[in-house]
Amino acid sequence: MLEAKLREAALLKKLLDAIKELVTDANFECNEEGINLQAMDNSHVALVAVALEAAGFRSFRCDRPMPLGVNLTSLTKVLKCAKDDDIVTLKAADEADVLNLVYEAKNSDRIAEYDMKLMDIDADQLGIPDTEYEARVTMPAAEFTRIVRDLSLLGESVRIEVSKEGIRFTSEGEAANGNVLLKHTEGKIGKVQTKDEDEGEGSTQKTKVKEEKDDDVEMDEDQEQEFKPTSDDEGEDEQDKDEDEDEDSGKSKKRKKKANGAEKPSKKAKTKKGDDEDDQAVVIEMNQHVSLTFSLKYLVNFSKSASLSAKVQLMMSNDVPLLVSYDWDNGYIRYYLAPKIGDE
Amino acid sequence: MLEAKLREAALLKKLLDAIKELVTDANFECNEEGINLQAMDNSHVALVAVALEAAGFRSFRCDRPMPLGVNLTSLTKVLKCAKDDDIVTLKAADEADVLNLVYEAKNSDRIAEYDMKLMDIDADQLGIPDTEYEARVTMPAAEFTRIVRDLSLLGESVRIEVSKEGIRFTSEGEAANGNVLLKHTEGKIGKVQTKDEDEGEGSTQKTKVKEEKDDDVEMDEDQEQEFKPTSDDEGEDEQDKDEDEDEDSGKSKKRKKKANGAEKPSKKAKTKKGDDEDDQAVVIEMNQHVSLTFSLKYLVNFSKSASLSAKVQLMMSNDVPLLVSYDWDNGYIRYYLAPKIGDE
DNA sequence: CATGGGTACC
DNA sequence: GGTACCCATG
Repeated sequence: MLEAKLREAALLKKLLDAIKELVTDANFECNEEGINLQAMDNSHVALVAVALEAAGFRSFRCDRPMPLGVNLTSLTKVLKCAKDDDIVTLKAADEADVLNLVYEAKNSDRIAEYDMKLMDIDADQLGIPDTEYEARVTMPAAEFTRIVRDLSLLGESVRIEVSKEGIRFTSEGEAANGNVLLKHTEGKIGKVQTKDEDEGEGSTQKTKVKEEKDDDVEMDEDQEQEFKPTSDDEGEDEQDKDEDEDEDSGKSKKRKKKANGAEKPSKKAKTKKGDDEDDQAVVIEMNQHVSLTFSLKYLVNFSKSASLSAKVQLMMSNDVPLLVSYDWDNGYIRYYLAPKIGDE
Repeated sequence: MLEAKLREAALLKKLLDAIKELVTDANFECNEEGINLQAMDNSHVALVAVALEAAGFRSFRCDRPMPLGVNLTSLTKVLKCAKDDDIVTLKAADEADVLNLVYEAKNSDRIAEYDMKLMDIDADQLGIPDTEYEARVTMPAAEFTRIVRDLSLLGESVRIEVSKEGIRFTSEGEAANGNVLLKHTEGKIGKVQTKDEDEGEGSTQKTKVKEEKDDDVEMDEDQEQEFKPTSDDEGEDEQDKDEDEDEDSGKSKKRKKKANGAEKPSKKAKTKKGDDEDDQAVVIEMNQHVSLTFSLKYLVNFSKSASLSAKVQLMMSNDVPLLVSYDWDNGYIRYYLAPKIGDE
C-alpha cells in the first residue's frame, strides 16, 4: 500500500495545472523511492516526466511498486478542493481501484477526504533518452515563459540557437519576425562549457553537458540521488540544480540553498540575496553551437511549470529532442520535445 | 530614415491599446517634428488623431517626411513583446517596407528585435475641424471612463449638457434612465469662460473656447500646425501641444510644463501638489449652454485612453463634433465624434 | 477593472 | 484555422 503525506497541497495543485492540458490520463508509478509519472502528451508529440522523491514527503511509505492509473482531469478537480497549505495524505491499498486523499488544514480541525476512482492505463513506459547534451541553458523560468508567450504571438515555431553569444529565440510570422537574445549573465559566464560542479543537489538531474569533469563534487550523497534516473540513467542530465559546487567544496551549503527550483549561484555569495540573484541569472554551458526549431504551442504549455521553480533549464543537441526541466527540492518536471525538421 | 528612441515602451503600448479597436490600419506620419497619426475609425464615424512630438523621445531623427503604413493589430502584437519599461527604438529606412523595433531591457542583457511589415495605406488626410468650441470641460480621465461605462449599461447613447451648473451626462434605456452631474470644482470655477492662461504648456491644445482667431490653420502644413489651431489661439486653451509658436515667444517655457495631460491649473499654484489636485478638478469653461447626444459605444472606446493621461478635456459646440482630448508631455490623442441628430 | 484562457461560431 | 464572445483569475 501507499501512504504518502505531503506538506503542502500547493505542490500537487501546481503540478496538475502544469500537465493537465498536455496529458489526460497517466499512471502515477509509486515505489519505495517516490512517485513518478511519465506520459506522452495527448498528441504523442511531447513527453512529460514528473518525479516526486520520497524524501520530499513529510512521510512516505510504499511497500511495493504500484501504478495508479489516474485521470488527470478528475485529480485536478479533487485537488481544487484542497487549500494550498493543506497537508495532503495520499493513500491507496494494494490493488485498489480508488485513491484516497485526505486534506488537513494546517492549524485546524478541518479534515476533508476524497476517494478518486482509478483506472487501468497501458503503461507505455517511454524510454527517456539519456542524451548528453551539447548545450545547457539555465534561465529564470519567468523569462522563458515570457519569451515563448511573446513569440507565439508572431508565429507557430521558434528557432532556438545557443552560441557563446548567448541564447537566441527567433520566430517568423506573417505580420512580423522577431528574436530575443539573452546573453549569459556576467559572472556566470565562466561556467560556459564548464559545468562541472553541477552535481550536487538532491533532485538534480544529471544532464551534463558533455562531459566535464566537473562533476566534481559529489554533494549528493545522501539525497542527491533522489530522482535520479534511477540508477541507470545516471550521468545523464541533471538539470537543474547544479548547484554550484564547483569550487565550493563546502557541500553542505549547497544543500540548503535551493529551495524551490533555485539553483545556487556559482561561486558567488550564497547569501539569500545571492540565491535570488542566481534565479535571475542566465547561464550558458555549451560544447558546440546548436540550432533547433520547435513548436511554440508546446513550449508555451511547458512554461506553465514556472510556478514550480524559479529557474528552468533547456538542454539541447542538434537533431535530438529538447529537454525542458524545472527542478525543485526532491522533485522535478521535465518535458521532451522533438525538433521540427526542415520547415514542417 | 527614421530612428526614434522612446524611453518607455509603455507609452506606445497604451497608445495602441487605446486605438487598436477603433482603427485597424493607419499611417504613422513621421517628419522632423515627430510622429503623427490621423485616421477615421473602421466605421468612419469617429476620427482619431495622435501626436508624438520629437521632444518626447529620448532621441529622434527623421530626415524626411515619411508615412509608415501600419496594421495596428500587428503592431499591437509586436508591442506586447515589449516590457513596459523597455527602451524602444523605432527604425525605418527611406522607402522601407518594414519597421524595425528594438527593445532593450533597462538593466540588462536582454535585447529583442522585431521587424514588422509595413503596408501602403491611402493617406486620407482628414481635415480636422478647427472649431472654436462653446464649451470646454476638463475632468479626471477616470471619472469620464466611469461615467460612460456606467451609462453604457443603460442605453446606447448619452446626452451631454454643459451649463453653468456643471456637466450632465444623461442616458435613457429600456430598463432605466440615469444621469450624472459633475459640478465644477470650487476654486476652479472662476475659469469658466475664462480660459486664458492655459496656453502654456507644451503640449497644449488650442482649442479655444470661443472665438479665437485661432483657427487657424490648416494643420497640415508641416507639422506644427498639426492640430492646433495654431498659433493663434493663444490665449485660449491649449491643450496639448501646441507648442506653441504662438505668441509665446517664450515657448520654451511652455514646453516643459505640462506633464502628462495635465493642463495647467489656472493661476493657481503649480506645485506638484497643486497639479495632483488639479487632476481631480472638474473645470467648466463655456460661452453658452450646449447639449449634444453621442453614441456611448464610441465614448467608452475613447475612454480607454485614460491610461495615458490623468485628465481629459471635452470640447463641444452645438451641432458640431465633440472633441475628446487626452494630453501628456509632448503628445496627445484626440478623438472627434459627430453628435447624433434627433433620435437616430 | 483588466488580462488571459477557453469555448463556440464563422 | 481564425476571430469573437464569455468566463475566470489576478
